[in-house]
Amino acid sequence: MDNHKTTENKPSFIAEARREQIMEAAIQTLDDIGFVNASLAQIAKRAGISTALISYHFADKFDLMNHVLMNLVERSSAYVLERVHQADTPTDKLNAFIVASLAYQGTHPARNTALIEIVFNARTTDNVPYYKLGEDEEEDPLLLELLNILREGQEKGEFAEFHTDAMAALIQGAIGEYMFNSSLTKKIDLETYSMELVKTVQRAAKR
Amino acid sequence: MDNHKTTENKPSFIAEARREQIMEAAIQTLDDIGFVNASLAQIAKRAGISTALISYHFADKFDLMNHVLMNLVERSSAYVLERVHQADTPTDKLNAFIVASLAYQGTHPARNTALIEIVFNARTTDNVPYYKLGEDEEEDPLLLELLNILREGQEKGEFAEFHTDAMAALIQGAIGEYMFNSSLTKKIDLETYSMELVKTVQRAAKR
Amino acid sequence: MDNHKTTENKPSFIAEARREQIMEAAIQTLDDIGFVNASLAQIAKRAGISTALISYHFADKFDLMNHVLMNLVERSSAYVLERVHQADTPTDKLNAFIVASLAYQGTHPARNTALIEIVFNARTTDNVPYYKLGEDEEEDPLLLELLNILREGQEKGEFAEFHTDAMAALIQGAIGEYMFNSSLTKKIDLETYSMELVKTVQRAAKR
Amino acid sequence: MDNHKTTENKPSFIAEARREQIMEAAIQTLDDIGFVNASLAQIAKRAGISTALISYHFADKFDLMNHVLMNLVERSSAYVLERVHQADTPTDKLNAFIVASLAYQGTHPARNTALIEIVFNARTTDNVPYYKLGEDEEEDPLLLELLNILREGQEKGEFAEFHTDAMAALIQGAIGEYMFNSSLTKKIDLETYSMELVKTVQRAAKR
DNA sequence: CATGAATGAGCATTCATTCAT
DNA sequence: AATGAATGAATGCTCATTCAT
Repeated sequence: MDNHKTTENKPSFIAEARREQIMEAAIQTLDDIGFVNASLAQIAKRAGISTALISYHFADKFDLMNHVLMNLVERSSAYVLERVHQADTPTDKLNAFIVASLAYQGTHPARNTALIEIVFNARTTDNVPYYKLGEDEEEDPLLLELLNILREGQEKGEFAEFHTDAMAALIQGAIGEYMFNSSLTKKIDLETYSMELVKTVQRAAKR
Repeated sequence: MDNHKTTENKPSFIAEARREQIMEAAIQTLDDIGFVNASLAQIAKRAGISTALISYHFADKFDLMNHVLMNLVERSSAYVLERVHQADTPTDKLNAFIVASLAYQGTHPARNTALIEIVFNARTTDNVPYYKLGEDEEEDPLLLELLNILREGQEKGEFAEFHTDAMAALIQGAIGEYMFNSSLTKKIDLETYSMELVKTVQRAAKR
Repeated sequence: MDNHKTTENKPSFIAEARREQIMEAAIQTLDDIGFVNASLAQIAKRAGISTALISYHFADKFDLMNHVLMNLVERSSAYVLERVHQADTPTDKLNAFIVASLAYQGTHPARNTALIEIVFNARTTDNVPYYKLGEDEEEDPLLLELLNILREGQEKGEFAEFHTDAMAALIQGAIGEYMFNSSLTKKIDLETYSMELVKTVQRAAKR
Repeated sequence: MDNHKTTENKPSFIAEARREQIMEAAIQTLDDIGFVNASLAQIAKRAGISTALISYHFADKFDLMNHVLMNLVERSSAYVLERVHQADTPTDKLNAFIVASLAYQGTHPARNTALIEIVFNARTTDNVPYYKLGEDEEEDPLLLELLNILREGQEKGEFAEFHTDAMAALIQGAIGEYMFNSSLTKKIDLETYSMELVKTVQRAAKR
């Protein structure tokens, strides 16, 4: 009866709003002080509520962080996919993918940091770090989309033959680099990097 | 009386050995249970010593982690640079850089994990995460070398004109991706990825 | 506005039913997980209601436990006294007392456990444990009855002279032992122990 | 290396003294405020130390309470057995057993209360209450001794034939009754009860 | 050089209770 | 009459660090 925590029986509007608020506070906390220091007390402080209320709305810290992670992935995926779907050819889609991915980071740096903090700090109950968990294509819609773009480009003859998994990894790695490496941010602005990345990939991918 | 900690006045041989031992135990601990759980007690347990001894040899946990990080960066840099220096042309050097970087990860996975754990968890006293600290060229010998290779290649006409900072970031990102993303490890073996990356970069960089 | 709690002004039928339901859930909870773990949340879960409703019907946890205790004592007393009153002579009454007391435990083990849990865990606001509270004859109808049986037996010459308080304590202690000591339950079945106890007491009490 | 907790590798003298001190504080706390309220903080307060020090010397609260229980059982057993062993005949031994058991309670009421509090409140990790755990003869030296006395008395013809397990339970129950029931303490002094119990048992047991 | 002993601060979590609805 | 939402206080426990030995 009390368990809107895991079973989530009809989360009332006000409860759902609280959950959103808590998750937003968690994101802000992760951005501010990092996963290691992101105690429930710190999150509660930023949300202006008691720590007990967090425990009331989420089964435990693990549960909270998982929900935050899902929330972050969903929102960034939606942003990127929406822009990708507006393009028609594989070439345009690939460009849109890169530009949108980098743009989202520029628009929502806090969310980005929060995502990194969770992925590189959270661990399963078996102590396996999330970043070693290996998101399959099925789990990561962005990776799935990227692979589809590359395969479609090859089928349509727009792209040369290359190892699609490797190329996808290269692209994701290059995008991520701008995310992590903030000296990069100082040296190259987002648009330039975005353009350079698109150009390079096209050069490498083009038949 | 505290001066052997940070200032390192004449580190006696035995003291230096202890420090090495503690750092090695720290690396193992980071690999085993991650930064979040890597308490001094856990590190001490793996080193077979008391936690107090760690506090004796390092100013604090922050100091310890910084030394471990420097140690890890130094060793991986040395490995890569040694192999790069055996090549003559920019093209060969670039290949050597990529292959060696990936090879080091395959040979020393624990060190690799430890490095990731520190970089993505440790924070300065100002709460700036290490991964946002932005290793400048001066601080990161690998980045410096990579940029030199790229510039030299362009000067000698082996490489086309491109934004060297962006290309360097792309390469480092693609290398790092294999490090983080373990689903990649399952899909592509290190040699294949290494070859694909070299091929792609050459395609993109070649005039 | 609080007056239905302790003073019990006109307990409406539905309110009284709820109170019974809560008390029954409390008994079940005490039997399941013990006094220490018997939080209002656990009791509410078993009753299928909210914890707030318990607080609404009982002044506080202390009040609830007191009512449960009274309920348990009443029911077990009624059971035993009913059977004692069907006997005529002091000897028969004493036998009936022992047999019924032990029989009740066998018939209602959950109630028995709940009673033990309360008596040995609950404390007055002055921190006096219930088991030290010393049920006077006036308060404990069973002790009163037992003493009456013994005195009547002595008056009628059926029993020898002995210290009635001591003998009553001995009998109650022996009965209680079967209640607490579950290794006893494994070694001797209830009927045998019951018979042995009757026999021994008769031997000791008989003129 | 830090684990003098469970493995108890050569507990240093000072560590052992601390452990004793903590256990004594625990006994006092249990007597004062009962098991339910006996938090580590309360125990630490009475010991004049920090709660962390308790955690340092005992694995957890469960471990502490188990050690306290063992300590209490050992001391009371030693007291009683010492006095029993000074008697020669089964009859004398039985008397000594009863008298010593009751005397110990009179001399060490706090220890007695602490023992009750633990036995009736502590639970195994499987949530089985200690009082339902069923101390076997092998585990409870007092029960073993009592049974030996009864059997020896029957073999030597001093005692009549009766169910020794039942008689032992009766005796232990009667002794325990004085422990729990403090109204008894007010009505009958220890010596009188002791004498009455001996007399009654002898009457019942004597051939 | 090394340790066991000790602590204060912080952790996630549970609790009985209150209150607006 | 009943509940979901909310909290302050308390819980057992771990942590990095200090210090006498």
